[in-house]
Amino acid sequence: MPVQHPRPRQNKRRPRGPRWRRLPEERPRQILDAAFDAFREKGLAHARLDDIARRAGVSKGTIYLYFPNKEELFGAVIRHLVAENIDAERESHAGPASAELRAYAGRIWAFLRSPNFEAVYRLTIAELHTLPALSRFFAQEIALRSMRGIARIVQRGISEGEFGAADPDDAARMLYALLVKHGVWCNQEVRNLLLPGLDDDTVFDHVMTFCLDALRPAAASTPLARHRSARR
Amino acid sequence: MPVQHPRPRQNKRRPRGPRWRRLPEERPRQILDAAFDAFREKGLAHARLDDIARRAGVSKGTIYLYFPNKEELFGAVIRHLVAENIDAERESHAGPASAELRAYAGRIWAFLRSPNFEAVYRLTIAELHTLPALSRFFAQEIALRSMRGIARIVQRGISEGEFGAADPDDAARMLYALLVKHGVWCNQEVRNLLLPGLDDDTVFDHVMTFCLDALRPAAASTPLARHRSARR
DNA sequence: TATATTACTGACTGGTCGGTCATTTATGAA
DNA sequence: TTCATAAATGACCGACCAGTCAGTAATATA
Repeated sequence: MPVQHPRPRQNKRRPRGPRWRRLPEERPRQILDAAFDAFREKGLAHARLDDIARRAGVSKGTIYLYFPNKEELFGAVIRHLVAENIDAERESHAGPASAELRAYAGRIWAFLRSPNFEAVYRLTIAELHTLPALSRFFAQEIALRSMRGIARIVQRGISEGEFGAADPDDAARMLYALLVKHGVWCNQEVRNLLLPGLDDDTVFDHVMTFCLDALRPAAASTPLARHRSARR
Repeated sequence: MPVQHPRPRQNKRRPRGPRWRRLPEERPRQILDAAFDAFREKGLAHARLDDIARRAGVSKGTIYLYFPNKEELFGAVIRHLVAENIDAERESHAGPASAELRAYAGRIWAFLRSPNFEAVYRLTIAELHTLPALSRFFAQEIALRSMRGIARIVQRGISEGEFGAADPDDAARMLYALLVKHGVWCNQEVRNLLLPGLDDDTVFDHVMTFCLDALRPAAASTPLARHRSARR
């Protein structure tokens, strides 16, 4: 909880405690949180450092004790948010690959639909040109990581005959692309134009159904085919 | 070709012709082109009107004769670019639906891969928050238009039995999502990370194959079984 | 040619805001 | 209690730049 500056008081007495506290351990976090709020609302260019300082309950100078400049602060905000959203890879080999795939994709979907993702995505895209390092970080830590996870499951499905022949990396890219794009659409103001009357779960369901249809084994060659899971 | 301002000359003689021409018909176009270049390179916030004026071969004041302010100029740039890329809907009902679908998607792909699209997309996303009207325009004129075209073809494929039962609007969304996301990836600096060693045509081919696989009719054993769709 | 009209110019202004730093305050150790 | 030092403040600076407008140049018209 940031220390509030005392408001100018009617009577002249100073308020009880100190005017501010030394909290070197907590400042970075406070500033990052405040900065994210400001960037989310205004974007990098229009967010004001004075505003960020006010939201964080510190003075502008304090920001510069912890971050060298606005751009670095922005980068730190993004990295911080991404890092805290990367959860450990949970493995769960049991059951049909389609079920594992659905569960895995579901976790990606939850991430894509989490409140912060929309802003992180928008802010990052907007600054890709200015901050190429961020782009690389994003691609590595989010996209590639997710796609590798998907590909592993698809690979299992193929070798166990549940899925038809396909390139697992291709398939992973497809599923991931569908998830991200639909996630973004869900967040847009024009959502109702693009996804009329569909709620999050339904959208996810459609994506999964489409992908599992694409991964179905070819009809003739595999008689015990179409193992496709029951949909929840 | 914009009229160049005469450089300061060593000898005092005035250059031959007039210092500038009145070209009220051509100014808007010149300014839009110059502005797009500037915005593409620097983004809305960092592009300088003095720079745009210089590139257009006019003075800053002239810009304000044709556009009320920077933001409106930005909007006009985007609308101008989108408008000139919307080509007339060409119909071509001949042949199998899969071929027509491939051709139609190919035109969308060509648009997505055209040199200007990357910049338009990035700039628009970045300003969605600030300029919601632009977002709506974009969704209507690009996304929805394309999806309707796809859905029409998918519908034909379904009724002719070439595709299995599916919701044409869903399928259109899927194909369109895959095209856009892959188009964006192709444009990114990290392309080689995400699409290692794949050229544009190959990427397109993978997308089409995946979608056509998903649209395959169900195996003969269960003729009408898979009739999901019709949710809403 | 003279005059009116329109297109255009570019120096200027006023407000904005990232970044600085001399000063003040908190805090822990002596 | 005193002192040393780290932490924090906030007034200030100056670069920046969108937008203005008085003036000038080109062209149309008489």
